[in-house]
Amino acid sequence: MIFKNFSVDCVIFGFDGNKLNVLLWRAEPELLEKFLTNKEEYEQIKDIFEKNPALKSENYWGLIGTHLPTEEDLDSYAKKLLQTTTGIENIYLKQVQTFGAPNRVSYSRVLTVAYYALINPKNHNLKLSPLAQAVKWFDIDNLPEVIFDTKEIIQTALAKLREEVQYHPVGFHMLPKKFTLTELQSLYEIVLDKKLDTRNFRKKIQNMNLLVDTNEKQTNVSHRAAKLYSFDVGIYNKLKEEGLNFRI
Amino acid sequence: MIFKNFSVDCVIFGFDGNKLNVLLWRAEPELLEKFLTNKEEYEQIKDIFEKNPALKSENYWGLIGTHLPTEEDLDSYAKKLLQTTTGIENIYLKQVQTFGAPNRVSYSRVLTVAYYALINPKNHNLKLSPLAQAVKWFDIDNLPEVIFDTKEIIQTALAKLREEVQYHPVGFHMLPKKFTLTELQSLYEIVLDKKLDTRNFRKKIQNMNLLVDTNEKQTNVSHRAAKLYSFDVGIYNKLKEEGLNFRI
DNA sequence: CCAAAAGTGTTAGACCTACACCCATGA
DNA sequence: TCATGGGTGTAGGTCTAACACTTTTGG
Repeated sequence: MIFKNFSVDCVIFGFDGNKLNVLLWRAEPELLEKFLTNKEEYEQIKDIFEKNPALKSENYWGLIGTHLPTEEDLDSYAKKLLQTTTGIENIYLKQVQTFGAPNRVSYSRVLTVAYYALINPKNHNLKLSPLAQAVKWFDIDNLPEVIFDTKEIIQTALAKLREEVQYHPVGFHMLPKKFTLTELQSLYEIVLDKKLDTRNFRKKIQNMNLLVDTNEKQTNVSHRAAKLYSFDVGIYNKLKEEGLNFRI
Repeated sequence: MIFKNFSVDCVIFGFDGNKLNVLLWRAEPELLEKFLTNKEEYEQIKDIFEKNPALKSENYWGLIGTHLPTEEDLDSYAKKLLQTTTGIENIYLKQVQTFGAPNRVSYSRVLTVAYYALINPKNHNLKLSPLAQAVKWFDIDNLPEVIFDTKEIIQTALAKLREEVQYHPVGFHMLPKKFTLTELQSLYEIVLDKKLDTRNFRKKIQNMNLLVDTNEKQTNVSHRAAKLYSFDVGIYNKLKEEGLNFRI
């Protein structure tokens, strides 16, 4: 069984080096069959899609999410959904908020628990997403036409991420394992929507002792090659626990 | 109609000058009739109570909350519930998280959206709560036996409050309109669970320009009377918007 | 005049802001 | 050798942490 009145949606953020993107899909009920191994749950989802042409429209994108099966734990289900969709284990996932306005979804009363996830798109292989007709990254400043209150959910998730990034070391989940300080800075600039001073940014980050110099450098760049850094997992966990001050 | 699988619970925090307390009730289905004016909704709630003796037990307290009526907006319903329970308008209310473990509630699968509310108990008249068999303040460090995962919800709400208080001027909602700096400091000490230096605390607070000297003093205290302060609403709103740094 | 809590200032160190030039690389 | 982005230091101001005594009040 699935809950007809209850769904789980994920706002998946990815940083491509220049822009903050969000992963949307056009869900395909036929394909969800692979995911919802319970026949009855699959039939119910399919039924919802069939009665609501908007859900299958070519022109409307939506957040990756489905109705919640009645026996699934909320957090685990969000995680499972993401793993199936992106092929990534150990995704950073955080509950944002539950949206419960009476008419937010056209086909029935649906309450949605939204999560946000942070991923590095280079670790993500869209071919691994067997559940959808289409899955695509969109620049958050240039979203396509989306279904229902998707835009509001994305904005709320973004506001939460913006808040979070100032007090916890979460932004790092959107970077490759080895990254340059310039990449890190532009990630912060984009999430905070604010230009930062390079020298001050570097001092601040380096005082945290979070970065480990890998002794490697970029290759094949037509300018001075930047040093590559990674994280000290111990310090990362400590900062995650204690919080940090990144109000810059 | 009410959602059998979906409820709204409020963790109501109150500060009495010495301890942080939480308001719990023993709900009384007969009395909920006044609140749930829709007959059918009331019958459904009553039915749930009758089939689950634990819900009516003399010995178990729970968070103020009910199943959600299918036509109600989530946030408005939480607000309405609080207003009816405490008699206070304009309560500071914030969504904490949705709890969705499969067996968190014994009588059926129930997902609960938890909110926290901050109130000043002196503005609160328990006699105004017509919905419960009993409503009572409990010290958060000394909770009674509670039903289901109430304790976990309270702890999560408290963690969220502790986080919130460091970056937004929310603590003030738990104080009387006119308060002393010592009251404000002990509120922060209790929420943050940490002793603070009086001189540094006062300097920091006063630099925010948030406090207005009322030119009044305590009366009938057997020691030097403290000055009473109130807030500048304009600055309060600005700080709420911009955030503040209260990591002390 | 005593008990109890209110109220206050200074100093040293840390952190923040603003700001401009040289360096390394590939084309 | 040029274009591009990488990388660095300093000075002035602000904020923070640590610390102890005097004042006011009622009993």
